[in-house]
Amino acid sequence: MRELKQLPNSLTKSIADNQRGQVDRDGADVSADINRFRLISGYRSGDRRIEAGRDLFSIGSPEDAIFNLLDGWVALYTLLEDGRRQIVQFALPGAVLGLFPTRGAQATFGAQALTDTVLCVIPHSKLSEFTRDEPDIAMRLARSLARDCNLAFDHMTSIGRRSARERVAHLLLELFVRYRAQWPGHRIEEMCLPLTQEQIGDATGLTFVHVNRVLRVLRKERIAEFHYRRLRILDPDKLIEIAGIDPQIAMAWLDQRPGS
Amino acid sequence: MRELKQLPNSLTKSIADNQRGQVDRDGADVSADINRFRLISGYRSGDRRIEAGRDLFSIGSPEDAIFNLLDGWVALYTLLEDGRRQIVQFALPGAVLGLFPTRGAQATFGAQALTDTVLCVIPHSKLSEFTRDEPDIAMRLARSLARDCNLAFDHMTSIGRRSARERVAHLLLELFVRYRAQWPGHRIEEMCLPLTQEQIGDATGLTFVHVNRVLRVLRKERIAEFHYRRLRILDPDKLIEIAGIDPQIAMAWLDQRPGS
DNA sequence: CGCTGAGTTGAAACATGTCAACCGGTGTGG
DNA sequence: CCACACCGGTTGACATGTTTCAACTCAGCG
Repeated sequence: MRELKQLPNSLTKSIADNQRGQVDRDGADVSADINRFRLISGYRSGDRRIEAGRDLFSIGSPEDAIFNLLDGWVALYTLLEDGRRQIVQFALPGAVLGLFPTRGAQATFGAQALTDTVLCVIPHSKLSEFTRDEPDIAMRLARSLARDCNLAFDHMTSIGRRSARERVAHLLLELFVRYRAQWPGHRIEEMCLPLTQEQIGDATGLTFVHVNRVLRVLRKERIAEFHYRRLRILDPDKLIEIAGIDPQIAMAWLDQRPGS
Repeated sequence: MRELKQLPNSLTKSIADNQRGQVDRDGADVSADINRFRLISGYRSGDRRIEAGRDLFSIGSPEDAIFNLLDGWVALYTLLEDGRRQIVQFALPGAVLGLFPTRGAQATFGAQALTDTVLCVIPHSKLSEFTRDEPDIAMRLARSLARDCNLAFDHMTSIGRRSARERVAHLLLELFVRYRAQWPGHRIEEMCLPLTQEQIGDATGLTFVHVNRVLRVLRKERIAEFHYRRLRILDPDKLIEIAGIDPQIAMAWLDQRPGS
């Protein structure tokens, strides 16, 4: 299993630019208002930046704060003793991370920044205070967790019951739809997907060798291209068909922000 | 794919008896105080009973109430168009079901009673009222969802990265530990596990034929026996080793009740 | 007494993993 | 400035775990 290292600087920089939408290929200005992903607007102890490749928290870290992801991509992952790795979820801006089942428990999964990221940090000591003042917040938290759960269930179904080809198509489509939902009204069929083939493998339960083969076929069939962190959907209908997506479920992905 | 039908009456009855702990093989009286699994004690619109094999809610049902499972086993499952099925979670007493990512959304997964069950039903119309009166409840809800998420991540890791043998061992151990945690101080290595081999397959992402082979080997190796809904752990250490469980994670299973 | 659901078993097919080699780009150190 | 190491990707040959298909048992039930 290859080690996970940092991306070359030039790449992460261009990813971050693309991520923030400052420049895009059709020239439209889609600058992000970062605050639209902020769950708790008033209360915060300050934003934190994490550079690509670092962990927001690792397996075994104590629960000390919850994070509201404002910008960037994050992968949640688990590890087995012998190094096998499973990416269990991709978090996009708006996500809430770091709430565990019991107060002060240790994390059973890690969270790694795939790009440079910006977080809003809410220390645990303040959380109960907020929820008391504004009871709505805890409910939004719960809804956010429910969304994560739904995504996880969907993912699990993919890994457990779909073929390699279906899994890869499903993941590409999921990430494409979720990403595009962040830029409403902005219709592009191309995006920056800050993943390696190995990470796609870790998310789909496949080896990177096999992911490569599947991607090659999809490319040859002119359905989708993924190359060096750029994803281009050539035939959306075909991809949806392969992924076996119920439009119902696709709709659930569209609403990334909790509480709405 | 075989259809899922009801269990024979005699079996479900004995399961329910065992579940309620009215009689156990060592003669100890372990009658359940059903109320210890009640999340919201005061407010309720009444308990509901669901018989084994029926759905608490199905895929596509609207969110109208949340359920607090008080007694019995429930399987959460998803379906693909062609009938492939994935069990994404097993819910035990104390679980909270039916909160979806957006108000009034439709369920993307179903919930099927594996035994006769008892639920406390809290209609959605009352939920906001409760959380306003007692802000703590929403937070306990969130913690409960966080636990479900953790379980789902763990499950996903199993399906994505473990071999068939490891997956089956892991599932048996998970259910054993979670079940036993409900009867503190009660040390038995035998339990009623109200599943068919096909359901184990649906939970682990395997075919029931292969599950059968794996179980047969585990039986021959005198590690664990599963036969007609009785599970007996013969060599716990060996099973833990095969399952590749981090004791850390096992501890997280132990606390089934939210908010503690 | 036949039917049905669950479990069991074997043989063959096939999807995916493993191992190994090689390519091109990027950063790095001499 | 070049040589080198390293990472991510690509490809082929082969190994193997799991599925598929099919037949058969057993128990409970009408």
